[in-house]
Amino acid sequence: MVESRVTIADVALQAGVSTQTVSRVINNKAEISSETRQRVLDVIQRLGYRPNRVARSLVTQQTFTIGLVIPDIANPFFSELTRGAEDVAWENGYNVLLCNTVEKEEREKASLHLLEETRVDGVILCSSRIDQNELFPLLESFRAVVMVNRPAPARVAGVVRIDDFEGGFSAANYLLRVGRQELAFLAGPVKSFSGCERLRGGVEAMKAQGLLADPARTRFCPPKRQAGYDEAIDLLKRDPAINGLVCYNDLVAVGALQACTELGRDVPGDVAIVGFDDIVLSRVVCPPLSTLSISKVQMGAAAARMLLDRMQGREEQDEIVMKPNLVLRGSTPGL
Amino acid sequence: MVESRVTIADVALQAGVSTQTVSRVINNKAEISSETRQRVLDVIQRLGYRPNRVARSLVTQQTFTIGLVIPDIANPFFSELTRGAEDVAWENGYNVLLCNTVEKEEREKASLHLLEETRVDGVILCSSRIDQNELFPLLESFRAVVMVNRPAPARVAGVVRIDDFEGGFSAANYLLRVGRQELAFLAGPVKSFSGCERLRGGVEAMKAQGLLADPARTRFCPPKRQAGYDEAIDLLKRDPAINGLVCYNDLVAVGALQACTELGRDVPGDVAIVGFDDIVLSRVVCPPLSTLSISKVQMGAAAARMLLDRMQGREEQDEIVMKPNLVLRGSTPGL
DNA sequence: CTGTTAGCGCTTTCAT
DNA sequence: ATGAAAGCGCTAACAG
Repeated sequence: MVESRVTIADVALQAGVSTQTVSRVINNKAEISSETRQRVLDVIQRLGYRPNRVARSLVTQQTFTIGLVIPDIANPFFSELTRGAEDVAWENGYNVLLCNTVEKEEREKASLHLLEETRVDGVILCSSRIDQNELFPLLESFRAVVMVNRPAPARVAGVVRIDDFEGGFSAANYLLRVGRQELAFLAGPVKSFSGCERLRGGVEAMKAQGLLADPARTRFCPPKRQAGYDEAIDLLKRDPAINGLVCYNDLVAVGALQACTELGRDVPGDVAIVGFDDIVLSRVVCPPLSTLSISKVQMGAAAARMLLDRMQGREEQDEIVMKPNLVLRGSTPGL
Repeated sequence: MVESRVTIADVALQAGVSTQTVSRVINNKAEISSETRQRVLDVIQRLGYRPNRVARSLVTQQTFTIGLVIPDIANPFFSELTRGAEDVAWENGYNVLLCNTVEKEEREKASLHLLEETRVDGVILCSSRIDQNELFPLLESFRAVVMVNRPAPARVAGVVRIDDFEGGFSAANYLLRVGRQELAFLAGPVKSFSGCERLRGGVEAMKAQGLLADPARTRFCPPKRQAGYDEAIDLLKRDPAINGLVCYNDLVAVGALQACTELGRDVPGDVAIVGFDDIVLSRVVCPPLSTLSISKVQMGAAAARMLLDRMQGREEQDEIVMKPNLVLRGSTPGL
């Protein structure tokens, strides 16, 4: 059914030249007489020839493909980041092989192995959950790696990250400044670097006011709306004194918001809520969510650019830290 | 820096067997003595050998990669669909090469050409904007194609689509039944098949009530929140009699919602709004959006499964039509 | 059960 | 400016 494809040899034969000459034409090498080039181009056109990148990759040892490993493409944070990365890759002639790990460590490892077998030219790894003693050796086999939201030594990978600590700090600090002392933390996954940093920032903000974070008011949870909802319900029922909620991300915060509504707690009157990420959602919930904003698209683009640099041996920068920006909306009281 | 990778020949040498034997081991062929297999496995382990899929693909003519062409990965509709497709692909040993067309026809064509050169085993093409006289020939070069939300003859591609006509019909019909006769349409991109179908359904619902759709109350627009906002502002200012808005999708509807709020028009009191897609957003805006719901993840999964079937020459089904489900929430009055 | 010989479609030398 | 020969790393086909 699929008649075998036209190859460079077919083109060469029809054009009465060697395959080498055809190769030179499709690669825009200079040393070709313009008549020969035209003749070859005509045949290519007529035959509908498309060079086989698989064959080309085998000899050049370049696939012009980068691997993008993310926990969940359905999460707006990562889909926007993907948008930025794909855009930059495309502009530079690279493709993106998507690996969605579904937040599973095993699948993350399997993805990395698979990308190695695919001989991608580089990898962008987002929010990895693998322990670094296992992770770093896995990364050695790639020509270049950039990690998003997780630290790494420059030899192992470039890093693009949010200043999570500062984000967590300013979230908690703001709530404290508007008089909310009974803070609780919906802190995201325990294994998440950014989760721990945000929490640490929050705890530090309390310490700065002479307050101690209560472990019973710290809940780790999956970075999802449902989880935020569940934890918030439980937390607020057990401990009605809580009047401020610092959430790992907007998804969790939106869940918490729904929990408050359901429990009849006014937001921000009874409970103030701060999210993280500034996804589209947070602008349109009721009340709109105060949150720490960063441009996901820009982050993805920055990661891709850094990766391209590293792939070419240029290491302009080993780390890019993006400062989150506290956006005040309806879920927190004004100053 | 990158010491050249270990190849099948290295393994063969170290294990004292032929490359063929190694090949048999890594491909789990039966005819191997278990001691030889173990010896080879040990060497593979020790050397950290990973088979080169590029080389393998060149000979087997299979890349175990499928191309996914979508207008915008940052759009939750497509990112959820991608999630479903990637999941099914992964389960079956396939990878997804992502091509984000940024809603540009030129980039869509370029993506298709690129996927052809990459020799992907199949392509899922979503919401293509290319004219079919141009598109269908482009698709011929693929072993298998599935189109999402756009019709195609079974020879050219399998189809997974929403019943857009019915969706548009029931949206308009519901509004008419609750007494909203002054309907306007924010109809999405002119070139979008689904946009036209939804509009056609809406117009038909009016016709069924003896009403005629007013062209001045039909606006085509990009499928984005901002566009919905802009068009709704303009539309409602010019024509304050409008009391029902049938929107191409939820993004547009959310924009329209914001426009109403800004113009001081009560939703659903003055203007009722229906969206399409049931993205997460629609559940959390104020008031929550009535919309036509379909499972995007399931759609993606269905598309991937259909593609795998077609790649293997099985054509169980040429078309899957998913019925949208009208979900009534706060943006429309009750019956 | 295992090895040998070709060859996938292209680019990289090295000639001419 | 063009061609011939070799080889990228693997598997298919056939021997043995």
